[in-house]
Amino acid sequence: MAPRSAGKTAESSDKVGVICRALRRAIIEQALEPGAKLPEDSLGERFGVSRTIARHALGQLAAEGLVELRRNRIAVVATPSWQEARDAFDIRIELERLVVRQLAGKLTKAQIATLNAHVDAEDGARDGTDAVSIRLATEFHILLAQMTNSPILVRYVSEVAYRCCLTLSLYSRPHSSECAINEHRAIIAALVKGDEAKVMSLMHSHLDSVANRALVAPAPQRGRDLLDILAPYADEGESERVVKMPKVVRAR
Amino acid sequence: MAPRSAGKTAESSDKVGVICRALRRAIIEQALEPGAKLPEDSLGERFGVSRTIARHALGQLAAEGLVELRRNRIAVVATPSWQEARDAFDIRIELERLVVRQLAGKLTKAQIATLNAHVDAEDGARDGTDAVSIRLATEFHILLAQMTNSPILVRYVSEVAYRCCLTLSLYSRPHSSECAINEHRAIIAALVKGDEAKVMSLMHSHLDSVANRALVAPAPQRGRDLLDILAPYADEGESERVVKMPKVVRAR
DNA sequence: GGCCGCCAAACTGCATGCAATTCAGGCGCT
DNA sequence: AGCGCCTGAATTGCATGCAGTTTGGCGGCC
Repeated sequence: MAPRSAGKTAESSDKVGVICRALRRAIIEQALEPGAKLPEDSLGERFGVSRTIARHALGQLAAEGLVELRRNRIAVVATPSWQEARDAFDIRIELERLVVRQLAGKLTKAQIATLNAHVDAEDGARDGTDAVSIRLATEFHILLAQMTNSPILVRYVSEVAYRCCLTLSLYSRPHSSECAINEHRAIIAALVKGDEAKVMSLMHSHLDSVANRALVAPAPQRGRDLLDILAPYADEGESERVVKMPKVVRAR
Repeated sequence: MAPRSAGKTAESSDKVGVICRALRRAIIEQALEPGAKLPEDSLGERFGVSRTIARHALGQLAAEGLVELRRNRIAVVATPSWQEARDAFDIRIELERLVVRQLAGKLTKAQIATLNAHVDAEDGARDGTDAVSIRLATEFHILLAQMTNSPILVRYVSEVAYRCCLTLSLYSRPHSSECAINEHRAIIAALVKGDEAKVMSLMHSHLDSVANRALVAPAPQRGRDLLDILAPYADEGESERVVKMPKVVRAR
């Protein structure tokens, strides 16, 4: 299903890759909510492999930030803080501006057709579940990244997009991303036209609006479990932190 | 040694983390050249652990792009193509612009002192080996990223910086990064002054010049092994590629 | 001499087993 | 009832073992 070409760097061993892809998809479709437990045995049993493999897959997912691994503890789906969500979107904006900058005016007819087809699919799934729309919207961005033919860019955009999906399950109201389809169409149009500045600003505002629509509440008590709430108080044990910024209010 | 605080997402299990850190360092100091073989047994024996752990560590490193894992084959240190190197630098520029944008005018005295101390260390190591200078220069950038207090940004900047180090061993002449120290000092000064635009442009030109100094030759035959050279010719078997851009000349 | 095929050694892919740690809930005490 | 301790079940951390694949080199054949 995933159009990744053969010969990837990691998770090539397949069994591991299968589990990773399945879990990634389950996570971004919110079948697995943040905080959901992922015991190695259960995963292994479910996918017909041993714990060793399940463990390896969890390691990969943890490296991508989708899963949290604590020593001797059951792995859980990551629960990014609100600030981390904001940071992820900031990074995503820069990366995707880079994508469209490289792509502006350089799309082939086939690529344009692929993109249009995908947006049509998004349109068609509009009355489906929210989860599917979110997945399709995300895949649109990954599709763009793939067209740059830069494996590194693909990897980073994918990762950060998945992360953003994850935060959507935490901090957004339902149906927050419904009207993004028109923005996707506009981006395609600008890409075809080749207006580099225009398409970069379009992408910027597109992602910015998604972020702002999603990350509305600074979540006063909405922090899922009280561990998060207590975190800023229990600042002991942070022994070797570099210095600790004093309540930095992030620019922009 | 590495001042990463406790409770990281991945590689927390320590034994794995130790191996990862050791290998990362060996790679960026060019003790391990691109293409060097990394058999699981040898690693396990060297670090006093079983193959299982060594394997897991290799998996993490592969996820970071420092190691290449091919099924049933010995893992090797990654050998990025020239284009990938260029892409990595492009991404790095955007990410680090983001770093300094967030940091401009917001550094504490302690942080400024830390940075100055680090640059002094770079200066002091000027007559040491090239490998050490490169490592210190890289660590300066990671230090900056850490001061944003954004774990995601730290992770991405670190990864991409390591990757760039890796390409330096492949495509650069010796002593290519020696005079970067002054640029580091200039960046600190601009950060302290709080001139956001200035520091972003400084960082941009700094990284751009490092990249240009490093990635001089489009490497006609310098591609290490002929697999790379032959890659563009043997375009069979690329069955399910998205579309294949026709010799795209990257913008900027 | 050069080339091909075969075989043993090396290595990876994966499952399983054992020790150590965490987790849950039940029991007793206040 | 509320609180804490204690114990068994659940779960992870890791090593080892076996099977399948690749590698490299040796001998035979042209």
